[in-house]
Amino acid sequence: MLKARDELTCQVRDVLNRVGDKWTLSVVNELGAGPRRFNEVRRAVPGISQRMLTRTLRVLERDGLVVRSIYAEVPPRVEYELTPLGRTLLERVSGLIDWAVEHHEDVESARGRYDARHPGDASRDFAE
Amino acid sequence: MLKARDELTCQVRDVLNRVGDKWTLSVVNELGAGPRRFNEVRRAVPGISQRMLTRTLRVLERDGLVVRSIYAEVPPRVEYELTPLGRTLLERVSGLIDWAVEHHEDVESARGRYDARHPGDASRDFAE
DNA sequence: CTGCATCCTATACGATACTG
DNA sequence: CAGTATCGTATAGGATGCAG
Repeated sequence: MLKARDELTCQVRDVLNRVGDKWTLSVVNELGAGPRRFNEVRRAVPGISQRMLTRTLRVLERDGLVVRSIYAEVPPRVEYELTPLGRTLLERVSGLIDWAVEHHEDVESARGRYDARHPGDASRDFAE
Repeated sequence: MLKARDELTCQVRDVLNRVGDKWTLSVVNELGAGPRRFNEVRRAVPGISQRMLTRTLRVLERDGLVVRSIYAEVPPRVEYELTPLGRTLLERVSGLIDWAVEHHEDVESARGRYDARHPGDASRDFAE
């Protein structure tokens, strides 16, 4: 029996939460271009802290989306790379990123129109 | 000149954050099946609080992804529906949802393997 | 039925300092 | 270079009560 496609199960939601956090999409997107060292990703994702990059990569590794290769050199070198599973996710993620690039101006103008139509709502959270 | 496709700008990140929050994907997915009243969506998205549904719908409306129609009846009726722009987002969102449905078991087994290989990390956050 | 306001908690995230 | 540990803050989100 197939799972209900129209219903987002806990487990599906769990996966989507992963993707929805602040940095996962950016990191996956960067690794999509090829294997990267820790600090290469760090530089390619402006604003990410060392802590969050470490955590994001650990979670991706744990979920089987990224492989971590340690090279016992001096200085130590660690490379991260998408797994085949990770690459299947990248395809879908790219779809979202493309949408955002194509339509974020539409979204912004819609916001402008909404805010003009609802001037009293400046106190509401999304306005700030 | 085209925007750098490999770089996630602030504005793109902004759009992705929207989609990445706890409920937006579920709500958009539900509205993808057709116009829905407030409490219809509420019932279709288990676990969502009234507050968060209201907020999620307001943000979607503000961003031009959803239209809100009020019918002056007794009792009052309000219907939400995806806009054409919202429907273009739905396509990409569906891609992600499909991925989650297809692969969440892969992810879970990968997690199990990781946790078995890293028994000492039970104290780390993702384990809980 | 639909929605706003208030209070409260959990947690995601950032800054900083320290280690093999 | 590639992390870990600790701390402080901001924010998302839940519970509850009231209103058109």
